[in-house]
Amino acid sequence: MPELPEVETTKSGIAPHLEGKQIKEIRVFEPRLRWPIPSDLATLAQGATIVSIERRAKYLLFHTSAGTVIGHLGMSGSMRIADLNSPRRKHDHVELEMADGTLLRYHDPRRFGAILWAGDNWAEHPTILALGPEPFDELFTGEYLFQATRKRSIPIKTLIMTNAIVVGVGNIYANEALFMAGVRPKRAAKRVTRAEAYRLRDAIVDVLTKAITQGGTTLKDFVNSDGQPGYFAQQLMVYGRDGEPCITCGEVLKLVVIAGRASVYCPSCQR
DNA sequence: AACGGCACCTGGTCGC
DNA sequence: TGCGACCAGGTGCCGT
Repeated sequence: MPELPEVETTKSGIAPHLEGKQIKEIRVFEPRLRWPIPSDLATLAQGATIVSIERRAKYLLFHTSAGTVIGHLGMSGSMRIADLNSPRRKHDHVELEMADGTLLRYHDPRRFGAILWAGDNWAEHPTILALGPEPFDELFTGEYLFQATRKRSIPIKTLIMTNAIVVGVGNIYANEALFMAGVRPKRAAKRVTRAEAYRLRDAIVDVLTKAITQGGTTLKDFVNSDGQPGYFAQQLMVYGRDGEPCITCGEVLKLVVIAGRASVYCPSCQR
């Protein structure tokens, strides 16, 4: 999926087209996503006005005058603003048509995404309740991350990808941040020093910030709300580069699998 | 409680 | 050209 930068890119792309507008109709063509799209979603939201669109972790929150719709892009989802007359493509599962003719299409080949109704108390929704701090929140400090690593035997890479610790860090940016901080992905979290935790926190914030300015990373099918790819893939230092030389020291980058996810690191720069 | 592994689903790529 | 194996941006749930 879309990790945090791709969701942020999607949000900032669609928000200006939708905020302040009235929902004319929601059309669901395929409700079988990660969880079924509620069958009464269209009825509940019809006629409501979209007040604001917010990103929380990798979720998109559509705050309407009738309640909040929670969206998630899963591994392969995207949302784009489209012309009403353009043909619907395969895997376009949902259409949101506004009163002024603006059309949003939700596209998700693997259907790992979700569209849920949260009513008025969206903050109490279990999926939102379980989330840790945003990486850009002042709560997410080096000291916070260091304390979170104490007594944890899981690999540090798994820890920074754990949503209860910090949200938004997926496989690509976990690899990149660990390289930037000089820490091997498989190291037990409790073996990370305070200085390393501080560096890692900075690296996470840094890589996510840069990726957002580049419109996110497109490996295969991520497109922004205009249907354009993100350009951060050109700046990836380790992800997808196993067997190639380290950009810092020239050592051959290695691949290990952690929790089923490809993890690439430099054996020389990362200890 | 913490942790590793698996499942969900489609499609692209690679080797034979 | 065809076919099967394997891999992919996430995350909830299962058993140990």
